[in-house]
Amino acid sequence: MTPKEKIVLLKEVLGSRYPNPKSELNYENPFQLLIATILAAQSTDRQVNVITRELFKVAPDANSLSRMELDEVKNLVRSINYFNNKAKNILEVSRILVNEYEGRVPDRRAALESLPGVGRKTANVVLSNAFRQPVMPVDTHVHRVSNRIGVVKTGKVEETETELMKIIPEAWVIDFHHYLLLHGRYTCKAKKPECQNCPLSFVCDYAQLHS
DNA sequence: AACTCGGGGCA
DNA sequence: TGCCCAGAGTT
Repeated sequence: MTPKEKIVLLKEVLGSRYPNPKSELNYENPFQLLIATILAAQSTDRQVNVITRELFKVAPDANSLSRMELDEVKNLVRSINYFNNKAKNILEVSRILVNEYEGRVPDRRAALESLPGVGRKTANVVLSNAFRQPVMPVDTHVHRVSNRIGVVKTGKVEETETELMKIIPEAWVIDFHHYLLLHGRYTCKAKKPECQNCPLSFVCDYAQLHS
């Protein structure tokens, strides 16, 4: 089975396993998507959802967040990983957006990655989700799952990103990010992958090797 | 390439 | 208790 054929199968199988892949982290508002994604680094979606629900009541846009005190922001995000750094980062981000981008989220990679706390993955989430640009966000889950199944054979995440974009239709990028992410988180885990519960094991290079 | 950051969920 | 996590930044 070719990588492209596996992609078609993945969409079908994981699509039914993880219905409604559009998680609560996907906000219609680009600002809220950006902030939520910064907060999400090395944290769980549930942690982030609890925090953003309260945070965006107080600060739904860049202008309102930029006027908050650091201690106030810290208190709102205190239950998340690296909350000291992240509070500082999202406050700084909001002030940069207000001062340099008229309060809006930029739609260019260089501008996004220059923001504190925004790396390549977060930038790609914003570009693909909010601005519909054809870029694939690749984190450790997407990287690991893609390689185990055998849709790519790459050593570095950057390679995975470009290789996946060659075989995934642009319109599928956002859904695939969530499919591979959720599958990596809950089934195709780094340490103890549950191949016996995996609906893809029959086409998976890793499962064939470890069964 | 290796290290730091570091709260909270879960076994 | 110990292990590990929807990355990014620094050295």
